[in-house]
Amino acid sequence: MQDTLSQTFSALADPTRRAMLAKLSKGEANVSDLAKPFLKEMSLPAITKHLKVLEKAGLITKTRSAQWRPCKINGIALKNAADWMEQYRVFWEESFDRLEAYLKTVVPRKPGKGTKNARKKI
Amino acid sequence: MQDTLSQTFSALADPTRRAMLAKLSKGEANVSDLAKPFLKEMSLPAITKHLKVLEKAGLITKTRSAQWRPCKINGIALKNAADWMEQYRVFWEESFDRLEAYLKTVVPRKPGKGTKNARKKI
DNA sequence: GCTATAATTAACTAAGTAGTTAATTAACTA
DNA sequence: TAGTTAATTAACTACTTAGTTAATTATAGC
Repeated sequence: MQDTLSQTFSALADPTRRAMLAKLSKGEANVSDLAKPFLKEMSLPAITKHLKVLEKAGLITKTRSAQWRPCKINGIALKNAADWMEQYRVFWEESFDRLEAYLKTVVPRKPGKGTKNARKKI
Repeated sequence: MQDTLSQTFSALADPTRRAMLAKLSKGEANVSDLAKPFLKEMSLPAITKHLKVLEKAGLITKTRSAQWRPCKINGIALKNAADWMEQYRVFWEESFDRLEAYLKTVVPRKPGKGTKNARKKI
């Protein structure tokens, strides 16, 4: 049994599942709606399994309505993952700052129109 | 070959690797520094493999200094994952709002000191 | 050159994951 | 009740992952 965060991240570590979440972010959808874009590449049971992974990770909720299974996205699990990432924000902002600082040494700010011959001004 | 985002998320889907990132968020560390908390549970080659996963995902950078391999955290890959998550923020904020709204129906706002007997005021 | 330390590589195993096809369940519809 | 649609379950295969132990590489220091 995996911890919750590992389960969330490993559910997100698949492009098919992320595409399903993207579709669900536009509104509820049945299994067959979600399956449609992938049926050339994989079978319906494969889709069922992907949805089960998302459901176990708490990323979606599946309900029943006659023979359909409307699914909807569930924000909480995503929030937990996002909160975990948040503690590292300083690292990507700092590396952005370094990139920005570097770019300033290569191309001076406000070099007039365009950047052609900009270095001449240094 | 996996896409970049899948590689990032699957690297994050392991508590040992997340703990290593947590350690690296306090500053650079060698392989053996990173290994120390885990050597009761797993061998050094297992650690090497975890670090390789993090490195391939671009989450850390490993350099060389004599026989040591100082590692440092690399913000960019984390930023890409965080940027992906950002598009779903509305879903977790909305579910937080629903929770908040619900709580207001159960416990009224400003119920005086403490919440004991608060419902009497409804 | 010998020895200790740091880390990796090789070869292997056990368990988990992603997919398949065939069969089954469940609900609606004529 | 027979047929159709929606989805799942079962049983299986191929591949990947996470770990192991034993051997190896590379550097430092005496």
